[in-house]
Amino acid sequence: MTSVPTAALRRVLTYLRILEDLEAQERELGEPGSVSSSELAQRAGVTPFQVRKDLAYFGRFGKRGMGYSVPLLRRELQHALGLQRSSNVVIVGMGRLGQAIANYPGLGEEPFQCVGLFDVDPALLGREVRGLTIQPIGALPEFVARQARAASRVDLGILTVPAEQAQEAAELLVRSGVRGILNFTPVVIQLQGLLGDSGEAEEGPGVVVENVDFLAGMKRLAFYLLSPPPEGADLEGKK
Amino acid sequence: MTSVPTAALRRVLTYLRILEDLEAQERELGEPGSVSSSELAQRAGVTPFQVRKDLAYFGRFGKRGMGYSVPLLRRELQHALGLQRSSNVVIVGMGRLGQAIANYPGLGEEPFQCVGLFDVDPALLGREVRGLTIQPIGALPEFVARQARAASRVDLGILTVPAEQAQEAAELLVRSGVRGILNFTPVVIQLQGLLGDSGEAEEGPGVVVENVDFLAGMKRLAFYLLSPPPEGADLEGKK
DNA sequence: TAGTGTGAAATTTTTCACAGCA
DNA sequence: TGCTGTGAAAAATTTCACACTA
Repeated sequence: MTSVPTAALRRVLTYLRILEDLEAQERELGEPGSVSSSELAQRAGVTPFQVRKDLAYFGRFGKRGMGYSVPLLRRELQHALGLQRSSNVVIVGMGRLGQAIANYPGLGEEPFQCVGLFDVDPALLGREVRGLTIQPIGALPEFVARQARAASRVDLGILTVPAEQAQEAAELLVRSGVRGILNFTPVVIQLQGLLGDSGEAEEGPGVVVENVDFLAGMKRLAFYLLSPPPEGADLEGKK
Repeated sequence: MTSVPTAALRRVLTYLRILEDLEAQERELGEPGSVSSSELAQRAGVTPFQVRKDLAYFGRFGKRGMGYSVPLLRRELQHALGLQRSSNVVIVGMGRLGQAIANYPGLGEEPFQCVGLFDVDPALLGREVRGLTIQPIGALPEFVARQARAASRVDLGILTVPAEQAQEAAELLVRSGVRGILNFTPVVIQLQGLLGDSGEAEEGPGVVVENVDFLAGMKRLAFYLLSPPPEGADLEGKK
């Protein structure tokens, strides 16, 4: 076991999502509440083997012959994934996409807390979105430092600036002390120079970048229209 | 060679994006214009081996000793990926996210053309976004049929409805004749029952689903904060 | 007895070395 | 001489069979 494969992590997040649904349903019906790997697999669109193997990366949760207790597995996975406590998030780039994300239900909820909004555009500064005032991007380092002193570390940054500003804004996030970046731009963020590291996933001083490129998703669809996919790939999504 | 690995496809889209940048730069400077696999690799954050192997899935584009001609490789890749002609797209779900996407530059541009907007919310119907009127979701099948008669097939659907409506809306898209769905909801779309198929990537009658779940991306980041990633994974991003 | 946990096989993907062409 | 294209080795991931236990 090297470490958790990326694809496995993706799938486990899907299982978690399904478990949350299941738990909500059960709560309404007051049922016992357990799932088998087969049921999870069916709902997630993968094989039962895969479900069991994926879960095994994180621990041993089932009762042989019985399946998994829904609330227990949900809680255990949440914990194993570091989602039991909320991460603080800032958004850099408050154009239409940034605003849509700031308003997304789920960025106010459980595992994430949006604490700051930033942009360069003077027209946007001072505007309020979801109770937060958009600040000039130059104020980011100090903002993060201040949060840290208040024992409320800014963990993650969402990058929704135009492509031309992506690299610079990402560097600012990293220099400010943010540890993970959700990159909505199609730009490959180069951080290895910043404090010595390499690869794409981890860069800078342990800074991680995840890319969310919806146009790329569209292009993959266009390609699959031409030549159908390998079947059952966890495209993402998945991948 | 089975078929193009999902991960390779993702990376090639990155190369394509880099080539477009390079070409734009060259056009300004009037330079010759060629790249080596090493330069592409450096910019994409992968190894030169990987670049060459990935490109080999799609053809043979380089000149030994010289590297790749930027405009040629760009054009060839575009063609190989089915991006030389535009795909027609509809958006189902015109809340904040749907609106942000409808307005995204790049959905009006080159390889995609947004042709229809749909929602259930009466408050949104009739509203204009980017020159298109939001229509009731019930009008979708007829709309797609009409487009087909006008030799302007609707190829792709973007799903930006609330989670509870995702499955139903996806089925409507498929029944209407759309061949690919970009699913922004965290729901696993189940289409194998619809016309007989299985797996997650391809479902229904050759219908492909790509998931874009940004909250899942955030959760992966949260996990990587706990335990650093396998190094150099093409998170997205990748699969 | 039903269904998990897991070692081992099969498969896929990545890495690499190097032959071969401009 | 420099850099591509690719077969073969290495690594990673998925599939599977089955021992085991609630």
